[in-house]
Amino acid sequence: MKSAAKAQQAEDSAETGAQQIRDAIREAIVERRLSPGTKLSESDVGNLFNVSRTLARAALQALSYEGLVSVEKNRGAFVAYPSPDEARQIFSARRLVEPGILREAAARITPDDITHLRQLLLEEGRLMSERGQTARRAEIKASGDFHLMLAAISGNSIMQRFMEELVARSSLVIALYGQSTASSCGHSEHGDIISAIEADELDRACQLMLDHIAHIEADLDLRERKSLGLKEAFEL
Amino acid sequence: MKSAAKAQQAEDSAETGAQQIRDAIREAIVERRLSPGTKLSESDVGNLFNVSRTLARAALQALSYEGLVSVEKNRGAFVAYPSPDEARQIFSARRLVEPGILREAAARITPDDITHLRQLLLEEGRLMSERGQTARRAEIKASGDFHLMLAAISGNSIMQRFMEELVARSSLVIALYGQSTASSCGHSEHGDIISAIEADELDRACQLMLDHIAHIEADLDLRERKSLGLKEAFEL
DNA sequence: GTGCAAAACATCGTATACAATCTTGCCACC
DNA sequence: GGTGGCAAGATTGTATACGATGTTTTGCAC
Repeated sequence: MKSAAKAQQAEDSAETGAQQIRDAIREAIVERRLSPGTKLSESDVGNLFNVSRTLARAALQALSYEGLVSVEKNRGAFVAYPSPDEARQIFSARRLVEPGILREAAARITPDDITHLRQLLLEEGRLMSERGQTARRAEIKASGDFHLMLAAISGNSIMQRFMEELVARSSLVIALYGQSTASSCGHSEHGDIISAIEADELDRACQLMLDHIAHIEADLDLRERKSLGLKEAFEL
Repeated sequence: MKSAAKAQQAEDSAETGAQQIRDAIREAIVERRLSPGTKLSESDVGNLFNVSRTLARAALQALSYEGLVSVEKNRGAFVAYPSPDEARQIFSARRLVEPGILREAAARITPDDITHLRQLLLEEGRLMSERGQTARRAEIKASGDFHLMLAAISGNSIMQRFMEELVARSSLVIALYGQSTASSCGHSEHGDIISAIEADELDRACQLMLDHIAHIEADLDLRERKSLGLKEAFEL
């Protein structure tokens, strides 16, 4: 991992407690160990990680800023439960930025990067064939990592962070509205995109990316769940 | 303000203290009352707003997440001092997303929205001709508001929030590296973009937007300031 | 006079404590 | 029996307190 990717991301290794908790919860959400709508009370989170409410609260507020949890005043924090409209906005945003990211990434990509991308795909394919919850979770993560790696290669850490947010929130949306069992994105499409980049067919790569995002979105059933009483589903 | 714009932004009016402080500081940064590098100690901020360090800290951490302040472990928070590289990334991100936002906005724009945009422009022009610090500050804000309003019209609250971040950070970059006295963006270019939208010449509008961003960037002198001793400039 | 070391200071990191607000369950009253 | 209100519990909002870490200053030795 010393290629054009990850040019940024220097920041001191010593994360300040709250950040560790934030990352842990985020990972749990992205890997769907935490379902949308589950309550994340400050005390519970604090007890779980053996820290005070202060840190738990800080972590939850950070996640709130990323759109992964929603904190309701005087009521508590919950794993975000994106509305169909929100879901559409998330994918609309991805359609908006990912082609651009792809173009920038293609301009700076190194053979090393391509190797790593293909490695990621291999891993992803391996996980897809495996059975079991843990493999499924790892697959979800790997599938998102493809998009994140492109963002990393683009060399723009701002867009990278934005993509991290979008991918994480996409995971929530798919957990909520996804229909097919093939939870994540179509694996082969990732490979096609890489090939198009390698072949320097940039326009085609962008189109493939748009199609790819459209395919993910097409698998969603974005009908409004009863807007009231949505959280009861978890408390029953 | 009841047009296609601001479809979102419902959230309870009762902001939770920390958010008020965050907004106040952000406004101060965007309007350049706070210079890059200025120290924002938790105690000082707390005293200033007559709240405890707890809230001050929360506000600073939120701003840190937006990239407007950088908190250094055990050292304190400072108004962000974007490096030339960061500055380039910010504008690169804007070139990446603003044409897309413009396209979406054009697709949903109402006559009402156009009226408001032109109103904004009028206000901006008026402020440009005025003298004085407060007018200058208002002008800076108005200039950014044009871009933000387009994002609002696009109806995508995620992109809107992202643009808010980018515009705010742009203000910091311009404060640091801007050369011409005409601090903000070229006023007339905003009008040209609106006209192009009205005329349904979408491609031209996008090109104008790209040119516009390029013009802002061209006014910057992105040479590395001595990385050490940057904060002394404010403490002397 | 210069350089290093140690202590004093300032600031952040985290925990705990109390107040405000919302929810829930119970009881009286209609 | 149902409904309204009131009180008890739970949870968040904010403040204060203490410990940890980094910075600066001071004092001593060379």
